[in-house]
Amino acid sequence: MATIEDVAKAANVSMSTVSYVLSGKRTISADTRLRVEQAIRKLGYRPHAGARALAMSKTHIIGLVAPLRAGVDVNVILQFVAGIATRARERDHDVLLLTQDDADSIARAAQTSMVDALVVMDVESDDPRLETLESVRQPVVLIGLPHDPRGLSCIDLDFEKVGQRAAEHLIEGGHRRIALIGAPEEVRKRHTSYADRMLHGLSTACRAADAEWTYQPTPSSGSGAAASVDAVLKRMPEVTALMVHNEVALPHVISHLQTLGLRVPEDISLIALAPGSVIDALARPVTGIDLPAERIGRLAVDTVLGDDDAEVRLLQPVLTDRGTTRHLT
Amino acid sequence: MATIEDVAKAANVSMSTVSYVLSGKRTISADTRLRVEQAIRKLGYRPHAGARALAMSKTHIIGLVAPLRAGVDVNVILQFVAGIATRARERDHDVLLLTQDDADSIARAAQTSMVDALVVMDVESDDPRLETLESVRQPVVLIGLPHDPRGLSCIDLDFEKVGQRAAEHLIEGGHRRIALIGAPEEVRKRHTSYADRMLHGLSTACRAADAEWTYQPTPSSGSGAAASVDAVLKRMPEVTALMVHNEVALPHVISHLQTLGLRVPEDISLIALAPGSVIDALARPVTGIDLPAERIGRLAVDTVLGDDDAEVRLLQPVLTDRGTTRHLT
DNA sequence: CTGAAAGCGCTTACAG
DNA sequence: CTGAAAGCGCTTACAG
Repeated sequence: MATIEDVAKAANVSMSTVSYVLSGKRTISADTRLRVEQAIRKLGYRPHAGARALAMSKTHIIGLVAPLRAGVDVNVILQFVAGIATRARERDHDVLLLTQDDADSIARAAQTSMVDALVVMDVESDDPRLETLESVRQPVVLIGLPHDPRGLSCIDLDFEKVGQRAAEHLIEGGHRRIALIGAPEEVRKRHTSYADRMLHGLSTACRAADAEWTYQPTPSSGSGAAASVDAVLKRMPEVTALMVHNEVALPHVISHLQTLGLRVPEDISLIALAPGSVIDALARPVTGIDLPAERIGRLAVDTVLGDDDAEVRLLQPVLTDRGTTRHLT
Repeated sequence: MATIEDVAKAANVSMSTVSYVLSGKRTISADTRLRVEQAIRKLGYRPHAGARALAMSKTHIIGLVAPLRAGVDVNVILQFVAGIATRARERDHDVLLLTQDDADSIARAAQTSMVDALVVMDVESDDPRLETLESVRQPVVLIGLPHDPRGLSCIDLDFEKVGQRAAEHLIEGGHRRIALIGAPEEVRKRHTSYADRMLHGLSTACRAADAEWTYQPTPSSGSGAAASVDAVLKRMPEVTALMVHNEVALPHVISHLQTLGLRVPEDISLIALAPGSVIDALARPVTGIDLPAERIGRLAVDTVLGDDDAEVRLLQPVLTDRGTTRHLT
């Protein structure tokens, strides 16, 4: 590999001049610039990332903490990742993937100065990684909202409002018995922040309107989805509306309702929370709230790279009516 | 951040001694070692990754080239990634995620010495990235098998044998009309290597036995899966066996067959290629060939980090009979 | 407009 | 068993 010294020699200038041609941090005569640029091209020179990081104390690498846990929705995860990776490159950064589920691996990446910033996914209400994250020199952004963010930046969909908005929409339509078909049980068990918040929003709105609600964790499989629907119907026979917050289960819920002879929305209303792409891919789109995962990923990068110093930023849910909720007379 | 110099001062030794205590590359008196270790702990010292990379010409980072393309199976992708990331950490390496779909971004990561090695996913039969990969100083392993690997290491399931094995299993059972429910159309269109190879194996085996076969690309959605089954039944009404190579479509294919009143295996035989976890999650497991994505990911890391210098390594398919293929009398 | 040199934080031959 | 110093490949004050 050619070094900056090789280029300097080939162009008959000093190393500093080559460096400044590259960085544009001082004015260079047209003639010199040309010679340097030619030498760079001829030698196929690229600055050594490690050397540059050492000299500048900047790695141009963002650490992405993405534990691959049971029950997570891979589709949604990958949308977050896509948003983060794309935006990072647009801003001349790379992404270091940290999949280990412990605070130590975060500490390691941060303390060895491998990364300039950290984006953390799959945040729990009382996340054990927070202490480490707080102690780290680099800026951090959480995708999610713990009970106590401890001054860390957070960005997420406002899941509390999602639950609330969905419930209100149904309640306004006269519904009094609502079931939430949620994420797989593991997700709730570890108090993944969005599951907690969503349920809280929904239950609060229901209580305020004196409506009944029930919560049904649901495995991400066809049979699990069907079983969940059955369980709900058994527990709450008079249920008139289903809110589905489980992207994988969603199509299976729909087909199982069909199998049971329950028409949507005549017999039962349906409202979903899922990425727009998932809703669009359904044979028949459903009324729902978009989960803008890719956009959140992009915003996370912007936040952590500093031009957004928003402490806690919660995107407001937008409900799109596609006719799968019925107005009960 | 404390530096090695800080540690040296605190322990009253030279920098080199600290370095050697850390690396274990020379013998240190028990006394000295103790003082150094205490100083390290007290200062919370961690060697600066960039400085180390510069001095050793080793970053301990593996570049993972994983373009997030349309039609890819996110579940399978994430299993590869999990295998790669886990194995990398076991071997004291980190993973840099390169999602951009062009040769330039590979060249950049390699030429700036950001990575020690490259693992490349989603390889096409005639992959345009091969030229760049060939020119790179770092070792490379492809997950997939292009027509001409140009001396690069390759590791993958032997998809040709998968197609062949599945076809033979069915042909031995007396089947003469076989349909392959494949990946989404985009995957085949860009000649993703596994799709090409699978189809080739299947068609060759069918031709050899004078059996009919048809290929049906299939979108990864419920309605797409159903439409594909319908299309196959229309084109080949006498079809007696379906081979499904589309993890997302698989459950929908099964439920659509049920809707159509076709019993498995009495009316139609079913064989799948999917990760074991996906097959296990089905309400009723199907006869199939396991796609050991996580294992391949791990092997890719071992290969590229050097103890496996296997040029081309194709894992042999194992067919597990779970009773969803019928022996036609 | 350009160059010589210090410094970023490590590792590792070279000496003793 | 240990230390002083060169070197890895950059950037950026300092000088001119």
